Amino acid sequence: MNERRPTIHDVAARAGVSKSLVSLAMRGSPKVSDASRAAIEKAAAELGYRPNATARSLADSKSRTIGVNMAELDNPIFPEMLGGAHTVIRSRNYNTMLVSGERDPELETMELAKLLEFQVEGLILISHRLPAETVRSLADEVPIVVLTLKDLTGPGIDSVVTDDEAGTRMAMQHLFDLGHRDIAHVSGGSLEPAVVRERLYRSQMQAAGLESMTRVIEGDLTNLGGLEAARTLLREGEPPTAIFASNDISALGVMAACQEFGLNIPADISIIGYDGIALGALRTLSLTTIAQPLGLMGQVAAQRLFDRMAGTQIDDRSIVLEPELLTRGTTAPPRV
Amino acid sequence: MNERRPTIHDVAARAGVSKSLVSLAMRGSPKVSDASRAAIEKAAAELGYRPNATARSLADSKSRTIGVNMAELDNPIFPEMLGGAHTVIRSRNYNTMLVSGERDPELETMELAKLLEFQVEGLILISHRLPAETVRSLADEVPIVVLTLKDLTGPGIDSVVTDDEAGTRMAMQHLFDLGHRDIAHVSGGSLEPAVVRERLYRSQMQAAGLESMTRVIEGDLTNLGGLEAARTLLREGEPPTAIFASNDISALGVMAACQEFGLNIPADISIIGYDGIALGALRTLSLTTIAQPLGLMGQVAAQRLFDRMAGTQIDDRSIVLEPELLTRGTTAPPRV
DNA sequence: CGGACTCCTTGGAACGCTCCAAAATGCGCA
DNA sequence: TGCGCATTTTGGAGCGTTCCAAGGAGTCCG
Repeated sequence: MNERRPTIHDVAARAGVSKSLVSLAMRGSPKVSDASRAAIEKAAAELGYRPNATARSLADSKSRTIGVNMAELDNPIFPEMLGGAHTVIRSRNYNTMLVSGERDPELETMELAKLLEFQVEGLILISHRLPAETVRSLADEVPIVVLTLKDLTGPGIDSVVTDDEAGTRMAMQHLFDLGHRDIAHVSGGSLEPAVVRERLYRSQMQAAGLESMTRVIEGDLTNLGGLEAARTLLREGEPPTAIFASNDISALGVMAACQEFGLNIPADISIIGYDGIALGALRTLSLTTIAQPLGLMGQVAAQRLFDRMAGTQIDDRSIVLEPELLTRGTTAPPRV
Repeated sequence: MNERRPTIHDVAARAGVSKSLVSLAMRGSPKVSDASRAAIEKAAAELGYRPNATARSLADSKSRTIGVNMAELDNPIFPEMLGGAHTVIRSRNYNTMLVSGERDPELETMELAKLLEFQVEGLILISHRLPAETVRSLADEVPIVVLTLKDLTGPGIDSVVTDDEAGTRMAMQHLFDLGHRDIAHVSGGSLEPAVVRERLYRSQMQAAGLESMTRVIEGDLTNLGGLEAARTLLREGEPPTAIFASNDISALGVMAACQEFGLNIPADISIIGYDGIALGALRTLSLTTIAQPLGLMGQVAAQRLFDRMAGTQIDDRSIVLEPELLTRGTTAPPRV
């Protein structure tokens, strides 16, 4: 459909100047005379000239591109973080190259390799399934910011997380304040944030003298996992008066299970999640939760990345943001 | 952190061959002798060589990159389509450059311009706010596939849509079959699919001799829009026995409004949405809907794009996929 | 009127790769 | 031994920019 695209040379010829001057003009250099600039702009417009970013990247060895890896699409927290990161990246006039390894570490490694071949100047790992070793070795080619995992550290690796300990305390405190004592936890497997949340659940129960009522059912941070876990729990016998789920998506599964068992939320049972997905705000769900500032986390991640790229010396490697309790419709005082 | 990256020359020097041979070897050409290949691979590994995709793009003028525009993040149908497209793009060994104009046509135009400067070989518009003129003019630089809008045509522009007429008929038929006659519609504004759905709602009502019961309340395809529309409707007086919402996200708002008014779903009122977002399958919601094959649409879009890029002659410009009724928990026969 | 500046402008050398025509090598066979 | 042919290998040109050192063109001033 299109012939050869016009290049800087074509513009130069048409404007009667040298290619170097066109190059300067295109980048808005102040040292181009008004007359030349006008001629060049006219010629460029007439030819429909578009600078070739590939050639530019090669010449000045800046790709103006950030690579973003997002392993999973089924938990909406990731797209929400992506949105935040994306905004910052665009505002810096950079581009976002998106990659996903479909849960397969090997594929993921290849995808990231492709990003590096494209000379991305930085990498944001929104979610990933990579062995720590792999990430560390990538990190000495390009700065990396990891979201939600702070255990993965090393030179060139930053992380952005929220304070899961504080968040879990807030969740438990909220339930305690409402008067709950019989509180169960649907856990989330072995990933760092889930582990922390489970640990804090246990210690908070203990601190409240409720060790004997501690009940943890294995979940896996998925909707179905939450559903199954809650079913198991409810089949066991006496339901708790409240359930703290390791994340929102699984909390929604827990809600479904409760409904199956004829329990009214929040009259018969309270449910609190963790994450603050936009979805939870839907009136139909109205899920009480500990909200992480998801979009902000993405933004902060991108900002930190740019700081690193600028070579700013930064000590603190892990940025910790504060979570917030969103009291909505799924929690209430227990039946008396 | 890193010194200059090794280039093809460094590898060549170390392996004792010419750069051209290294180039061939890196691309897996069969005309490289086993001995040379081994030496080159060894040298490359020792140096930690990574081909520079930017230089390659420039040299053979193929960027191996597809640009994807996704204007909105708050309706999950778009990420779902993105997932499908992304899979195909990756399987062809291409990369995805993601862009979003944040609902601002001007910004969006600039973002797309950047994509073209990066020499993307094709463009997928998952959702966009661009004037038709802009899209058409982009189309003569690069092939474009537009999702969900078939009114936007022109040389170089393909579209992937579902049969909204058939889908709406299925929705209405489902409600008729259950015995509903008093069916209201929460519409979705002036975008093509919403208009078609509203028109078919009207004609189906009329065909069923229910013209007098036709009620359309303005929505806008958002959750809040659905909520407000349904509130307006329910305040008016006698609620309908069923509501057909223009899309799932607004159907969820409609559900919330019904709950506010103390109506039981589906006992007191049936609700059917349109789109088939993954979310609707959550047990907590269990939304009956007309499902579009969202992931598949993304895949088909990408495939079509590659066909165009390959220069395959294709006549049919609009690919129409079939929607499907998913009967879940929000529809039931009306109270008698 | 010449020199020192300041402003603009320029051509050529990168950037790291692919492509291509041509050169080197190896091998079988007369 | 030499020739022809297939297989490998090679250097140079080119992709469209940017960068840089250096070259004009004015301008101001002594």
